[in-house]
Amino acid sequence: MATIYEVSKLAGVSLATVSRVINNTVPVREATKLKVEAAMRELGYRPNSVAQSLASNRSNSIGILVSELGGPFYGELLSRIEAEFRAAGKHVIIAAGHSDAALERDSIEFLQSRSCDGLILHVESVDDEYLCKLAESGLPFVLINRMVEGIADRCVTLDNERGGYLATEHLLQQGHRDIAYIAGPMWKHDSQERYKGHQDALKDFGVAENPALFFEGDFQETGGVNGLNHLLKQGAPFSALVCGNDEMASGAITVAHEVGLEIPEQLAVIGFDNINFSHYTYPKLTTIDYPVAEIGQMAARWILKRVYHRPIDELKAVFTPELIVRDST
Amino acid sequence: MATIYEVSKLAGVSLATVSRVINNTVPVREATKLKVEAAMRELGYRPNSVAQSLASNRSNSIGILVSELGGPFYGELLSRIEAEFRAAGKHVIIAAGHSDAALERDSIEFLQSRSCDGLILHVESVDDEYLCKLAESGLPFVLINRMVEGIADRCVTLDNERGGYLATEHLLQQGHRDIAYIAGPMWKHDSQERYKGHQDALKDFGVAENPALFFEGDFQETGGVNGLNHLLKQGAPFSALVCGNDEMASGAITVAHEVGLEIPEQLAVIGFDNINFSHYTYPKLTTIDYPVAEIGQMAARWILKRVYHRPIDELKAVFTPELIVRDST
DNA sequence: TTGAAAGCGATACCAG
DNA sequence: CTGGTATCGCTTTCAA
Repeated sequence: MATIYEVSKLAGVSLATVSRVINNTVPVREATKLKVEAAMRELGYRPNSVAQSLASNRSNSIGILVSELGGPFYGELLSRIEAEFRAAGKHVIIAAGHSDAALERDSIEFLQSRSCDGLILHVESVDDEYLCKLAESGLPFVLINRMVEGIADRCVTLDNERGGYLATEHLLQQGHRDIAYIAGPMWKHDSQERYKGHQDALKDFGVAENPALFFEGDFQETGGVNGLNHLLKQGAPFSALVCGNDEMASGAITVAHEVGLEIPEQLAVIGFDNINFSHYTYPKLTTIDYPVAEIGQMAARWILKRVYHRPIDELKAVFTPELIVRDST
Repeated sequence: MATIYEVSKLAGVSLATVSRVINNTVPVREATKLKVEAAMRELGYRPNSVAQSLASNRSNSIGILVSELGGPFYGELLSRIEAEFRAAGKHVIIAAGHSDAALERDSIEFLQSRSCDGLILHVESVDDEYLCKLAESGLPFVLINRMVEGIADRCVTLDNERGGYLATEHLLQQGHRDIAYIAGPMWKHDSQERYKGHQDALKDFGVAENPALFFEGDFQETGGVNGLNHLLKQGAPFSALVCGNDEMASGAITVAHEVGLEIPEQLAVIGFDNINFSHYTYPKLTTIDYPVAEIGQMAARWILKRVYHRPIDELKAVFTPELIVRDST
């Protein structure tokens, strides 16, 4: 592969000048520019990005850490982030943290060792303190779906509490009073927040919470399966079910079919996230929309602005969820 | 950040020696090694991967090009590939080709410009010739889900034809004779192959194909929706439906519910791929398993072996699909 | 607007 | 086993 040196020789200019037209940073006389471009074309020259990185101390790569690469949620997130950076000539390095603190820390180090210019983090297990220290270390990063005090300006989140409220409010407005709840793992921030919203809604409607109608699941389909089975066994009657996310709602729906519960006539079910597949269920799932693509885009823009100083004005930090009514409620 | 130079000074050895203990390539006396390691620890030294890449002409990065980052299929693929490389200390750069020839070519160039050591490609639109030329250019890459003559040793594929056969055979064995087919876009290789398998199965059972029972969809849910609607309108009776993939099967099932067709009593439905969500449907979808994770792993190993000369023996090229019987047939 | 030259932080070959 | 040193390909002052 041709180097910048050969281009400069062929064009009869200095290395520096070639570099200038490549990066088109400092004005170069039109004639010179054309000569250089002709030389580049003739040699089929393509800049060596590694050398560029070494010299400029910029890798043009952004590390993305998510819990899982599979799953409907992260796919959409990555998709949007990649598109955004690709358009800006940057590239994306991915890693999975699997909701494990050690792995998450590991991945962050890994990404750093790859000299990423910035990081987009979706971490659930490392604690706030670690993240604050990381911020102090000077590493540029944005946090997705998590609000950490002290570094709030790096957080792009969804108002999960509001979402939880909306879900339960919807059921209450439909007249339901005995509402069961299958939560995600309660050590996860978003699980807690969503549940908090649920409780607030109950309170606002003057409905007392029944502990027998609560189950802590795992955000997976099995959580919904086990959850509904458990709740039914308790014997406490309920006409509606709120699930911490769509996967669990899907599991619950499966159980409902098995035990012959009509949805929504005998049991109304609502999910959370509005994943791509929430309309695969039968009946189609009513849920709370998580604008994951927009959040990904916003995170990407944060990096573009803060790290690469691109002129980007509005940087929205907190997104508001929306109720999507389908057939399951 | 400390450099190798500072480490060498502190340890009282040469640059070269430090490099040796980092890469632990050539034997170094134990005592020296300890000194160097102590120095590295004291300085909190971490090698600069960009400098390493420039000097060694190896970036330790692998480019992955898939059609979409979203969707259940690619998520699993990426997940396994990332895990495999991560364990080997390599990292993964991702790009999306969106089934568009220009974009696919673009992405490949982009990945090359990022000096990836190797590429894993899931491309649908660029032609065979382009890929053969690319292979000649010396770029190491593996092809996923596509068999190209001339570079067969770089292909990791599923026997789609066999899968198509299995699906239809299953229905035939259950006594169905009027079997409708909703295909993926017929310009895609896998669509053709799956359909070919379907035809072969019909032939083997002495069943004539009815053109009125064929519909070309788009591999999306809407393809299934439009497909079944179209087929029903044709008026030709059929008791079973083969779909080119699970997404379309899901769409078809939705329509079946809407028009009051009992599944599987009045209409048996079978999909293809066994995506994560194929059991979200009601009834749970019978389908053909696409071992996407294994295929991803195999592709990663191909790279590990061919590019990084890791000792890996078995390199399986063609995977065999399996029938997964659930409730929809 | 252009050129010269000093790095950037490693690797790897050649001696010793 | 260890050291010296050329190199990798480009960016970036500093001068002119």
